[in-house]
Amino acid sequence: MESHALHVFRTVAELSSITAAARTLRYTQSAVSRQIAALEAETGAPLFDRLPRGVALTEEGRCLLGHAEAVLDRLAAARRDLTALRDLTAGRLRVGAFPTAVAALVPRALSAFRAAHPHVALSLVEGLTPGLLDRLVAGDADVVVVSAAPDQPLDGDRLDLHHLLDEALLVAVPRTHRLAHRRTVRLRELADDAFIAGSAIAEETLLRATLPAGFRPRIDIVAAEWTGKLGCVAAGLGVALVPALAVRAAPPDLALLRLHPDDAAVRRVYAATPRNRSLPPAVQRFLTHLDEATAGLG
Amino acid sequence: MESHALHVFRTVAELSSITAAARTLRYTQSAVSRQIAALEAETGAPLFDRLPRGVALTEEGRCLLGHAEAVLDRLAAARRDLTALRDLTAGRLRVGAFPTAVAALVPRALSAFRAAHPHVALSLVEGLTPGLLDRLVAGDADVVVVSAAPDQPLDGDRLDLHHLLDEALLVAVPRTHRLAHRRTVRLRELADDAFIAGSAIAEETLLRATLPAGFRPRIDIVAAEWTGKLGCVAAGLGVALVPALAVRAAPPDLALLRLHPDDAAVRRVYAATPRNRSLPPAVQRFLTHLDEATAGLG
DNA sequence: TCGCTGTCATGCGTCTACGGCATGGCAGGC
DNA sequence: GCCTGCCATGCCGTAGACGCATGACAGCGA
Repeated sequence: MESHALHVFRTVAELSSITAAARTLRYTQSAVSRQIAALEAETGAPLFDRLPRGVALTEEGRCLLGHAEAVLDRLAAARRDLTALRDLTAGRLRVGAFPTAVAALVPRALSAFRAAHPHVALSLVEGLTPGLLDRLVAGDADVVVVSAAPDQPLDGDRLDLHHLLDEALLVAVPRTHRLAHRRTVRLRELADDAFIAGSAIAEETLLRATLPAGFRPRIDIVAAEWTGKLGCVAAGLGVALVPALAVRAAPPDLALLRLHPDDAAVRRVYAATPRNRSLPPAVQRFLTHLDEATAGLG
Repeated sequence: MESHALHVFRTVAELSSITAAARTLRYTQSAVSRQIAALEAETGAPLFDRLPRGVALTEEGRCLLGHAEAVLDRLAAARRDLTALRDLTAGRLRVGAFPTAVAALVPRALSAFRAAHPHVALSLVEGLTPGLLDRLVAGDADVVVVSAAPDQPLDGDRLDLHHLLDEALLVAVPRTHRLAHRRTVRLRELADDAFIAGSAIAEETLLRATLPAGFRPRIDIVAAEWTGKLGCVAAGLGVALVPALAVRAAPPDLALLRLHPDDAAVRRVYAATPRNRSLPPAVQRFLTHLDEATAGLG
């Protein structure tokens, strides 16, 4: 019961004629005649009565016709859905990203993606790199934007890493700070300063991942949000490490200092997809939007 | 998108392995591999990710799998329905019959048919021969039991006639009638008797169809039901023509007389089906039950 | 680190089977 | 009675599908 045979069968049934169906299908009459004969042999029942002018469905033929229509309709639906998936007029895209990336980079890419492909259902989950990677390999996300220190490479065995950018860490100090006029500073110059952390766990990750080993900052204050963190800095309560992605423009009452190249506090930012998996069209397209959003940040 | 390819695709998806699918499908690994490759070329999308151990569905593969399952299930349903139709475990049978046949012949056949094939939906319509034939050619009945006089053959161009029996007409007379002791009578001997008709239209048909031209019976009384008709005869109100099929046994207070062979009042009874149409299995089977019921009447 | 194993892909030969061409049979209509 | 239109079928060529064999690749264990 091949679908091709069912298509021929339906055409013959609609036109009540083997010859007419053959013309429509661009076949010869003999080919269609044999297709029908083969189908009748396969089903073991006569499907058409042969009339002097054309053919007419039998009881069994009517029975089969309903199923044939359903099958062919479903096949058409399958083709339609697959092309929709390829043309991004349907489907979904599940993105994961670490908090700093959600500040600007990922929303921009998502916005551009949605504008180009409004029918793709978008979802975004914010999380930390390890959890995001778990989601990815578990199949709960299609692509995740993660970060890692250069000397702590991500598990490349299970991932395909698409490098987006290297994110520098800045030091936020009050305008009144003794180093506020500097372009770059060394970490050791901040050894006596109090550090304001974001959240305990996130900052843990941030500090561990980016700062050279051996540097143990003094942490007095924990501020959950960037705004509060920068507010504390502006109030002169301490200094803070700020990922470059998190602050698009320096507030007027504090200064953002680069770290000296030797301290090289840098996070590498990647878009990660499952290793050796074919990328759905939505993911491929989103990666290009991520690249464009990255370029737009410079 | 042939259904065979979809079957292979589903098996591979279920087993997450081309090799395993090939084993279960009794193919070689290469054949299944190429089937999948051809399907991917046809859909224009990768359906599986090739893993070191087996394969895994892609986004597009999952999309197709749902449709493939639906298509294959529907094909199985089609096969099931067709075999049910052949095995008479489903379907319907629409019978038409003229009134006398509904008295005994057709109900017996229907009863036997239902006992043998309880899942076939039965319907029975009682009517006169012309109307029944209209139903048949219009496709509103599958088989009709009709009657005709020997010299008025039915329209054989549009019908296939399956001869069941020749039904003799009997003359019912009271026990006290002057001819009650006879085995056979001539019609002219009844020229002076009053005839009791069944219903005006049906009796018209009955008389016209069966009695020799030129014989014009005197009709005084019309009795709609056979019981009333025979009651009138028993009461001495007249005589009546009675189809042999209508009276299985003679009531004690009246006599049933055969007509002389020369008067040959006979109706030929047929099961009629559309000409040159293949008979659905239910109809074929019902014809044999009609034959058996006919034999059981003798 | 080096085979070993299990997986999928692919080149090659064969064979089936499907479609086209031609013809035949059959019924209806002028 | 011939002609026409329809479906069935024998014959034949070719394309496609299958099996066999081999290659490529990754993971695992000695």
